[in-house]
Amino acid sequence: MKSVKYWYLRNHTIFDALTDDDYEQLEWLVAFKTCTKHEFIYFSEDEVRKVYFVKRGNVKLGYYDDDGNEILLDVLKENDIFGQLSLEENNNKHGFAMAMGNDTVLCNFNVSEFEAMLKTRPTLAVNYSKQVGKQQMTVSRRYSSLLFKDARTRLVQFFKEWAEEEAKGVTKNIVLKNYLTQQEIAALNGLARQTTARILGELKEQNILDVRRREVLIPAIELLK
Amino acid sequence: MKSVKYWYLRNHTIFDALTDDDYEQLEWLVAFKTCTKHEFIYFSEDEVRKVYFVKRGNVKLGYYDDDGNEILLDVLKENDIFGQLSLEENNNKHGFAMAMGNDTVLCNFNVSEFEAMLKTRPTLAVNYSKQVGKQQMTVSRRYSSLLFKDARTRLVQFFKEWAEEEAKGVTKNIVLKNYLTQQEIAALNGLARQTTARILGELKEQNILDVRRREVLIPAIELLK
DNA sequence: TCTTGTTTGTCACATAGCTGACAAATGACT
DNA sequence: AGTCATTTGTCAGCTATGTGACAAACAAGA
Repeated sequence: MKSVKYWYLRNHTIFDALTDDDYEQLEWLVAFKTCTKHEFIYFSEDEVRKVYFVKRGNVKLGYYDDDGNEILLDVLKENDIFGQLSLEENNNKHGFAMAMGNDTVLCNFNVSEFEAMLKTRPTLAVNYSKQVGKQQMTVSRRYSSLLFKDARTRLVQFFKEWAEEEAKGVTKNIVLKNYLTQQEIAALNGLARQTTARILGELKEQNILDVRRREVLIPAIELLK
Repeated sequence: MKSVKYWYLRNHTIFDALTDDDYEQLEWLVAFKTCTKHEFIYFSEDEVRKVYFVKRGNVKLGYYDDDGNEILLDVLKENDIFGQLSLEENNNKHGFAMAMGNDTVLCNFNVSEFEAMLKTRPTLAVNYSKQVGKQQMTVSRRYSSLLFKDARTRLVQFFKEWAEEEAKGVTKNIVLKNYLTQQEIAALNGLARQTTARILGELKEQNILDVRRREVLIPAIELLK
């Protein structure tokens, strides 16, 4: 009878190709946590000395600027990694990570222990860098599109990528579960809330995209471009 | 008598802690290249199946948008890594990497060989993920500041970070070697060229920052904030 | 059902930064 | 020195987006 931990770990692509022995080792190092809605996973000056895996739910990363506004950097989903990814000092001064729903489950490792583990499991180390590299691509592509596109394009792109991830393969009548407020959508795309509202209204008029409180309806994905 | 390759590799933090035997192995896999100014290292649909290290000079990464504008994503310097960092398929469709000066020296590995190598050298794998993680931090911090700050702040920040990197420790009368045109500075900061010119003019008026063609003068770094 | 807080929709207004256009300054080549 | 291409400086609109303000719609709890 395998433990719950076992299955949580086993599910992550990073931990593919480990032997059962490896897993037993892993279980000694890993800590699990179920977070409540809006719970801070880390905050501000807390030094982040851990690597976190999102097992279930969503986590938002961001920071507070000098005027106290919440700036959202990213919303993570199942299997994403965050924390001290470089495994070294990082000066993420005013950053925070926050669980978005009640169902959020994380697991985490101490950086030093995680690093030690990687050093004895080359495949694991390679998988880890693959994952980090992949997330980097996503982030940098997302940001660059933000900088150079107008508001409408950004939003359309945003929902298109979301749809492509959540509803792989489906192209008609897509329904996404929505866990973001307009405020959050706006922040993620570097827009004012009001602008977002206006444009989402227009997109709804045009039957391209209907963003509701708890779901997002997309009649046909090819209209998003 | 060690080869040139040996020294180039040895210098990179990633290759710390390798034995001389390891180095001999490495040398079989690595390829070096000296690029001429404006030479494309890869371009567009070319599939990037390599991991590159910048050994000397600068490399710019970017892509061409639908209107044919050159969008700059990043300017890399010595010791930075680029290419297929995730070691897996990446759909960097219209992206390019270009050498900026004549002195640009790169080394590169085939992704598959590099991965195989990592799998037998755990420390190397860990160092590699550290480097990738570190670059990710830099990129995402840079972008996030772009999105939420005004033009002046972005530019000041840009030169401040540059100064802190090139002229570590120095705080007065800093002189940076400038290899960027206004056009490139603008693109890197998500601005129009004209806006950049206007603001750089103002900053010069105010004796805060003097950006010339081949050098950047900074009277006092604490003025940049 | 009523109450309260949060989220959304929609104004009117201000403005930072983009565009296009051109001339001046610089650098590279002959 | 003279020519040409590239880079920089500067102008006069224009427009997309941000701001502030408020009411309407919704959600959650008592």
